[in-house]
Amino acid sequence: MLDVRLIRSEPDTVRAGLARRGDDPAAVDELLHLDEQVRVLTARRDSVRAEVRSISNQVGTLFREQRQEEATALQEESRALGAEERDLDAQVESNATALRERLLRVPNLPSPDAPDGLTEDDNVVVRHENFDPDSYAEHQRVPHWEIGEQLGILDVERAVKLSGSMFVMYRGLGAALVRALCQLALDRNADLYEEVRPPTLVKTETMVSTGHLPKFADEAYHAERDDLWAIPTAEVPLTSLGRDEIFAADELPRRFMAHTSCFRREAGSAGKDTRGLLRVHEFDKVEILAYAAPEQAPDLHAEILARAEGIIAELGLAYRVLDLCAGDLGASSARTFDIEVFAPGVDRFLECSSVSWFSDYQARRANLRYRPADGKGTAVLNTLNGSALAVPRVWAALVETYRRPDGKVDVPELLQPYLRGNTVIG
RNA sequence: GGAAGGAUGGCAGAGCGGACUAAUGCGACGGUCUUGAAAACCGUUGGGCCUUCACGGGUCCCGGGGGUUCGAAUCCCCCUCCUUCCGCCA
Repeated sequence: MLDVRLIRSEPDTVRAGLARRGDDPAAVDELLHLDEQVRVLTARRDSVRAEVRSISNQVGTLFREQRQEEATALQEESRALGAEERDLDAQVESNATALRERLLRVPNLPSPDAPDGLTEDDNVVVRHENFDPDSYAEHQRVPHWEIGEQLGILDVERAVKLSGSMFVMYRGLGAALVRALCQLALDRNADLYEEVRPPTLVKTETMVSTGHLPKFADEAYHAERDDLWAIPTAEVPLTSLGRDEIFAADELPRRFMAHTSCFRREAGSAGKDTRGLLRVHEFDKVEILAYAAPEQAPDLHAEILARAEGIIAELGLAYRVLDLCAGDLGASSARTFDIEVFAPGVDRFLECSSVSWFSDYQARRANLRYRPADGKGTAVLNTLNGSALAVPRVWAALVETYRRPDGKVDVPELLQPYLRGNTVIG
């Protein structure tokens, strides 16, 4: 959520930011109008309220002094004011609600450092690592769903029987590989990040805090009977973990990580990129996330990116890093680097981590605050996060990259200890 | 799921219609005293919004929402959560 005070004081900055995203800058005028209403009405209500209060105190005094008639007269006067106060208060409420609802649907402003552009074609490739398109042999040019079936480690057919399309089931060492990858990601980040095992069903307000609601309700699974939402990422519970809390400056940054299942309806993407593990409704992911003072944010953004990248690199996979253009940023993000792992079997780069800096956008929604070391009062902090490891696409890239001429799959050394010492799958 | 009791400032805990601008204690912070520390004493001690260059001022917040009243922490209704007991159960 944007700061209304920013909209008020620098409306042109906000308009320009929205325009860079391809959003309608006219939202600003609507917000300014509502904000004006709220403030004017609040001031009037407060002064009427002060009047009522003062009269009521006098009434009390008069009654105590047995001056019944004067007291009764004052009561009459106050009664009319009370009605006015209720009326004004109702107007304040309805305008404030309208303002908030409108504000919740306005995306974050892109960082000035985010590249210009409106579509994914405008994203900037920052670097490629380990990537040589000519280095892959024929035996590596087999899509993971075929490898998975051949080796009995991925059972899409039966997963569909249980849950429908875009659900998958890992078996044998394929299932162990899922666990191994998550365990590896947790262990690599345990030096700084506190491990959290959060609930995966959350309340509406928890989804609102990260920006997943109200705008993107179609993307999430909703258990209507209990009004709970299945989390699309551990970012959701980890961001709300500190909701309504105030952190001391020396407690920051706070770093968290969580391994959870993630659930995504992927509405509107039926039939697109749906083979194998390219796009699934439920998957495992280890997310790393930080609460930071604004001045700490750039370093943390770099840190999270380095960690997300490092694990892909050390697994010996090829990847590239993209700097997302303003128009392709997620609604809550101010700046995002995507890591895309190369999967030779499907011959494509697959997004496997989105490392984002949300400035104070989510923190304001979640009411995450801190006490600045030198300042007075409180300030809204910043949040950042990224996937330390999202299983399906990495799993896919891994079995395709490490497929041998005999069809078996080598296990990278880094993973062997996590895979009961197995060096080969198949 | 059923029954009963509860929810007040960082913590403990009073208040149960009119000086609540929330007592008191503890804690924390600052000061006096002291070679230093402790003790003692004095003072300070939350958050939101609006307004102000600033000092300051106004208003709201006693779990959340509604109601009664001139006036609600206090009375009424609904909800949430906690505790204890019962039932069920990995």
